[in-house]
Amino acid sequence: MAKDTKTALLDSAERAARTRGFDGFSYADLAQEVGIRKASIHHHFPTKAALSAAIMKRYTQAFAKACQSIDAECATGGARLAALIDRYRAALEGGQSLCLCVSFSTSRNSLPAEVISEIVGFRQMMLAWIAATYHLGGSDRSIAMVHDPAQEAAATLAMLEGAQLRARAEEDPAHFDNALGLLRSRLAR
Amino acid sequence: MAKDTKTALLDSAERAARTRGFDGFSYADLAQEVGIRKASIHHHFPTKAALSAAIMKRYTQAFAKACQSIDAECATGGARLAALIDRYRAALEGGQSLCLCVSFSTSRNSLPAEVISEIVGFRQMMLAWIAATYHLGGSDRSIAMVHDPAQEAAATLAMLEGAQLRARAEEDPAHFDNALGLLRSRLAR
DNA sequence: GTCTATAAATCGATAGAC
DNA sequence: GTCTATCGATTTATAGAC
Repeated sequence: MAKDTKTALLDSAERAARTRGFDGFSYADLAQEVGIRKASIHHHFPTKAALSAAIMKRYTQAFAKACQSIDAECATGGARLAALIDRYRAALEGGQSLCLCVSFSTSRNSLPAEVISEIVGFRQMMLAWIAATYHLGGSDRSIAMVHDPAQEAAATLAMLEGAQLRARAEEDPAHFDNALGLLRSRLAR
Repeated sequence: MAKDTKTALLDSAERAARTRGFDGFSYADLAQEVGIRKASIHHHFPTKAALSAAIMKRYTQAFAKACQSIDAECATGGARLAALIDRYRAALEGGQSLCLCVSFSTSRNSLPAEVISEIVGFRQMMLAWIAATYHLGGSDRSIAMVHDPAQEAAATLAMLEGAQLRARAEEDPAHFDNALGLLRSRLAR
């Protein structure tokens, strides 16, 4: 079945935002990719603010679901954290893309308030999940040297996001692996 | 003595780029802040590409100098790394600003080639300095548990840059301190 | 070195026909 | 739901007077 226009617009907008940033994509870009006129986009999303809020909201939900899938498929904390790292690496799309939350964070002044609170919520969700994963990994001994799960979570999320920045800037995911090597070596397999 | 116009433009452009991103500032913004007409900016910097390359080049030189100052003032690896962390925190300007390298990295497709290679050079310089600092800190026992300085450097730079992202997005430097807490606790004082 | 004036393109958004 | 047509603002950049 063919994608409906609204979903096609969300997909195109997410890809554009993650590749070029909030101030780097326009309705004209989406119109060309989806194959409709740019005026028609306003029927589905009245403003760019509304569209941006919609893709950030959808992105958070998809990521929460992905974390649930990891929990279902991986038993140990170490395996779960390794799976999360892999997902952040996959989000790079070969060095052409970023996590939407990372991409939006450098454009704070351009963002509507809705998007900012979505970004805050996204990170809160991620930090809670990572902290729980460290707690498990400390208990089941699948992550080495866990002292404070909350502190580890804050450090890990920063590292994941920061590692994406260099990999994106140099269009080379190897830089992501480079930054995450030390953490990965703490995980049992 | 009053700042010359060219320097005033560089200062204004750097501040704008670090606050709003490459695609988020315009010649009109700089003109208003510096107090000249926007056409006059082209006399000093013919294109936005040239202006951006100039601020990135100056930023790299200033940061290299700052690292030299740290080396001169701090004897141990731990003290040097702590000073670098403090500098990344100060660059936040209370949550209103980012490292220029961080800000530019999400706008790769809009950047002229000159700026991209400057960004690559900036990170290479930082990684070399951080790795050397870890090496020293391992030797003088002022940084705990140092195994591979190069890997530590890659992880640390990612963490510094990533920690800025959240602090900027939420306009609160406390989030930066949160992410860096674990690393800071490894440093002797 | 700074100005006025202007160009050509693009931005997000709206009105109204179909 | 998509279209054509258009609006007003803004973008980077240039020409030429002073």
